[in-house]
This record gives sequence, C-alpha cells and structure tokens, in this order.
Amino acid sequence: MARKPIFKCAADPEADKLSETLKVISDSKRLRILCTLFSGEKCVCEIEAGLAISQPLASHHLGVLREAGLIKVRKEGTWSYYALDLDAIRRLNAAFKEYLGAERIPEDYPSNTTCCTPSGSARGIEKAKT
Amino acid sequence: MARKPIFKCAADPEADKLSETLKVISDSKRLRILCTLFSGEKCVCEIEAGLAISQPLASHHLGVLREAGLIKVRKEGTWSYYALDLDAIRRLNAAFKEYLGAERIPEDYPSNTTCCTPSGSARGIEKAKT
DNA sequence: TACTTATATAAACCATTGTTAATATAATAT
DNA sequence: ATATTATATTAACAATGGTTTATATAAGTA
Repeated sequence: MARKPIFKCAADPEADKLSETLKVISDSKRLRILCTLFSGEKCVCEIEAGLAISQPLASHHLGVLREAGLIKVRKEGTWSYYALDLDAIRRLNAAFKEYLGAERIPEDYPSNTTCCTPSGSARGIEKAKT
Repeated sequence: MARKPIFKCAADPEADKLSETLKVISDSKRLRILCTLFSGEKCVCEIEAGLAISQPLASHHLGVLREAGLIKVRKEGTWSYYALDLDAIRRLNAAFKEYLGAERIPEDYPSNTTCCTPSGSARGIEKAKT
C-alpha cells in the first residue's frame, strides 16, 4: 500500500549511490578487472589477454568502470593505461562498511523484537512491543 | 581474440561467487532491507511499511535475499520473520575485503609497470619490461 | 462456516544490460 | 601515402530482472 518510509536506511539517498556502485562491480568481468588493477596500471590489451575477452568487450567494461569513477585513464600514444582511482576505492570501502560491515552486528542478534501489532498493522521502528 | 586468462583473479572461481552476491545486494531496495535487518528481526509487513513498497514486491526481494543465503526466515503462524544470516554477512565481508579491500592498495600505487611489448602483443603479468 | 489477515506465487510488461560484429579514430612505422 | 597497431564507438540481439496486477495459500477470528 506504500506509505512513507520509516527506516533510516530507507530514506538515506546514500543507499542509492552505493547500490549504483555495487551494480557496476557486480559484473564478474568488471570485478576481475578491478581486482587485477590492484597490482598496478594496465593497458587494454593486457586486460584483454588477462581475462581472455575480446578487445571491444574489455574496452566496454573499462568504460563502465571509468564512467562510475572507479578507475582512471592515462593516455600515451595509442595506448590507454588504466588504474584504480584510490579515493573511489576508499570511499567504496567506507560505504560498504557503513551499510554492511560485520561490525554492525549487535551482540545479541537478532534481538527478538516483535514486528506487527495484534491488529495487524505495521508499527514504526521506534514503537515498542505492545 | 580471447586467449586463456593469465591473471590470478581472472581464473579464480570465487570471483563469480562474489559477483553473484554483489548482484543481489546491488538493488537499492534489497540493500536497504539488509541494512535495516541489522537492527533486528523484521516481518514482511514491517519491511513493506519501512521501505514504502508493495507487499508482493517486499516478498519478492526478501525471497531473492533468502535464495542467496543472505537472510533466513522464521515462521510463526501467518507471520514470517526475516533476519540476517550472520555467517553469510561475515563471509561477504571477508570476500569483499579480499577482492576490493583498501588494504590491498600498494604503497607506491600505481607502480609504473609498462604493459605491452613494442611488437604490440600483450605480455603476461609475470613477464618483465623488455 | 465465512471472513479477515499475512505472506507467497504467477503472469505479464517494460527497461536495462552484457555480448558480438562491424566500423571508426588516431598514432606509429614503412 | 599506405599499412599496421591500440583503442573506442556503434548497432543489433538476447537475456535478465524489477515492478505491477491478480490470485493463491494458510492461519487466525467471529
């Protein structure tokens, strides 16, 4: 029936940003490219050979990662050298930790809070058990 | 032209698993549900109201999260109480750290390694600059 | 029994996206 | 200039997936 959201995370626009970034890295090829770039700068032909994918496909995925700001390019002649954008990687780490970090798990999880009132209507997160 | 992969991460089947999980959590609604469940067990009607989405949609996303093993259900009468699967959350944290953890960034990144031989063919990651 | 209530499932629709094949650009070498 | 090399771009296609509407299940209540 769609009322207004009552959870903190539900209203947080940061969640959209994080999910957008996660969507970019949730492709297995792109995840592998990122993982690979930790070892240093790479050109397209190396990604291509390293992941055993075609040149246009490598170029495409690198473009998506770049568009998302996760990597950056350095051009030299006909070569394009791609590397991680360290600030973006650090921001991603921070956001992931904030939303899904295992440190967030409470000691007594799940703290047995009930959910719905006897009448059946959903209660707000702040409302205690009746 | 697609040769065989030469990067470690490129051959690692764990990358497929992680990307699969990331795909599940990269939906903004599901990310918000997970984030919400850190505060404790919730029933469908609470998720529904908390995120301001329809009942079938809430049920659907919870099903996807459950299918992925990230959350678990406890049924009581007509109610379904969902909670985080703590082991899964911890595994996700570990995998994320292993693949994209900021700790992986080398001191001198990017260590200026060249990429392609003068002849233009890609070199393996272990092969040094000519 | 009949009537809610909470949740799950199914079908249909629409938008997005990964992939391939073909082509374009632009720098370098002959 | 011509050819080759590295990379980017485009169009087309197939597949996936989020959302809605409608319906089903199943437990409680009158």
